[in-house]
Amino acid sequence: MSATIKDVAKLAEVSISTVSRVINDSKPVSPEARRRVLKAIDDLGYKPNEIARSLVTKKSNLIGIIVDDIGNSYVAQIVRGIEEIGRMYKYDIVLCSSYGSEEAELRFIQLLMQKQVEGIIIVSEIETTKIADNISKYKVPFVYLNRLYNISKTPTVTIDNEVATSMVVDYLNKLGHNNLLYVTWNKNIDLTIEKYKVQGYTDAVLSKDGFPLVSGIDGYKIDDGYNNGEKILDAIQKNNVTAVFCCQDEIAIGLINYLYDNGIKVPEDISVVGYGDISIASIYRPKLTTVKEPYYDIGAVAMRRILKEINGEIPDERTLKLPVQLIKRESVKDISK
Amino acid sequence: MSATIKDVAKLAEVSISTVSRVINDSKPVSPEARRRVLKAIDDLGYKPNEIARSLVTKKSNLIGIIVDDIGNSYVAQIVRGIEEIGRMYKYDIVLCSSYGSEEAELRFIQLLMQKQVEGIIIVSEIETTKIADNISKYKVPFVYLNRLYNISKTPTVTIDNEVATSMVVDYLNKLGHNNLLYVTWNKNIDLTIEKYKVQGYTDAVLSKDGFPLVSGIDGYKIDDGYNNGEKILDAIQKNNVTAVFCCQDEIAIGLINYLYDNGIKVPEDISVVGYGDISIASIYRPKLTTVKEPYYDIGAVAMRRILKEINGEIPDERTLKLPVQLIKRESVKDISK
DNA sequence: CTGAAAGCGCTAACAC
DNA sequence: GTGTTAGCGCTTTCAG
Repeated sequence: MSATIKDVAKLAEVSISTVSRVINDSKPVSPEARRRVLKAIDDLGYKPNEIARSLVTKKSNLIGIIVDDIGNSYVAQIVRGIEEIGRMYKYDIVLCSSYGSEEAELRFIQLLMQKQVEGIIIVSEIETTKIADNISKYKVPFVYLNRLYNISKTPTVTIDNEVATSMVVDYLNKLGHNNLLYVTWNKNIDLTIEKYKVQGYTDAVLSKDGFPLVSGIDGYKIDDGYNNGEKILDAIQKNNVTAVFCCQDEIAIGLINYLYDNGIKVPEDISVVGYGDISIASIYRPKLTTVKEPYYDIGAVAMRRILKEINGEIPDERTLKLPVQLIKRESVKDISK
Repeated sequence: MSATIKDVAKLAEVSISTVSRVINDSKPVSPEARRRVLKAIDDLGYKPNEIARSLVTKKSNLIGIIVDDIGNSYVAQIVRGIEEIGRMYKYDIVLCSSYGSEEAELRFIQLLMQKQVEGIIIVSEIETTKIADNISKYKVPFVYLNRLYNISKTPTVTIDNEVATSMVVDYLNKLGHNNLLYVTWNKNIDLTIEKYKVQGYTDAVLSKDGFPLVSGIDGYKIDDGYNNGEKILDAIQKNNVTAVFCCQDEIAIGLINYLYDNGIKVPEDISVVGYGDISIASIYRPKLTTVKEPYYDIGAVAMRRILKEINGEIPDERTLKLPVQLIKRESVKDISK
């Protein structure tokens, strides 16, 4: 196999301790000895075995990350943030995809623990408290990211969803849209983040003496937006809605596709706003006006929190809130004049 | 810390070897001893330390994967394929993103070797032979995936690009398109896969007594397609082109965006075909007609090859070719009548 | 400054 | 069947 510390020691005619010392800069070594060791390392192309090192130091320099599906662009962005920050501190990432299976998530937690990861970040889309309970008992630093559900008492990083939705309402009002429709996702609303979003939306509409109209559909994917197009269109027509605000970019895009396929133009005939700012939002035509959830930053901040905890600092807040941003693009028409 | 094999042995009143035997099913153990060990494991919540295990068995059960950017949807699909197959054989993935830096790729190879990964898969978009040379010297199983460049003598998995482009020409001809424009990427063509694609395109057009028109642009991203829109449009008009075939979906989408922004409709005014079938291709409107590069399968097959090699089998072929498929959607108009 | 030695948690001969 | 023991490659006391 490849050279070990012993080989280096022998070649350099020093003890393995000395070799270890020069590798780690852990203790003073005479210039002469260091020179010989360095030369031996170079000659042998020696690279320390991280596995052996981990065994003794108990530091794997590995962070486990369990994602729902890396194929989701927002998930990929989060992972980028995690990795980039991890990289700065010499942490590597081991990636597991659960595809929405709670059982898989549970299994991966265990598997990652066996691999001695020093922290775990979960990017999930399911509703469960089991995961949080389960991982807590291993007392490893972890952060739980879920763009849909609101799992209480779990360290997480998010945005202020209530502020975000009210911001959109204000913007829409300013452009002359007073008959709005909010398309939410028909789940037990107390468990999902929709709770805050609907709240923010409702309050904002009410504060302008408006009439908050909400429509619930059965899902949050592109297909769901498309398949519920008829239902949504119906609500639009019955209520003279001029702008529809979708709780996810995916729904917005599915809806626009439906409208497009049915000869209705966005934003000419109807304005549409999304939520998330997934990567397709800016590529799609019309470019989608939406609320930016800063996925990369969410990942980066999550990783920073893990790192802090690894270093023994107890992070103060359980949930970190990042600033929200409204991205104004092309899917909303100004009808104020 | 958490329980070790010693703790289990003590609690079960057997030796650590016996515990090891029941964990690994490596040798017969009396029912009674097994029962006690199992109980002790359960009581202690014992989970073997994979790091320690790896050190002695020399099996990390880790596959390193270096990607250009996981944010690219096709890359994510490849990774999905890799992970899914790996999972079947208890292999985990450690992910590194190079963002197009050769230096980073080189550094990651070394880093992964130190982590004792049993194989490496690289999903790159740069042109280099250094990587291949470098990794070869570690003699670890590896596969090199590059959708742009044609790195000779490196194990890889791809599709038959020449067949693919000629297939598109045939299809276009059948729908009445005889004045085609192929948009390629303006790089030293001998190094890129465009070599095969242009060849397939040219041969097919020539065989139908056509006049192969090719336009080279400076890049292969969405922006490049957009920014070269004017140039491409110019070529279209000068040559009465009815269908343009882009060497990447990204270019096709950028181009369609440009045309859309300039009031030209696809496919009504001009037909467009892409290459790749990235995930946005089917979401975008009009849905993009394109050549499917089976990314998931490419990842899966790459992983299978690695696994084979780990098991001592010497895979026969250096480059595996997967079947190509033409995905007929909406961006091409039938003008044959 | 340097080497000898213990030991991280586990597997795999090797005896019994 | 089962226990003892020798490492895997490395870090880290502890003497000197």
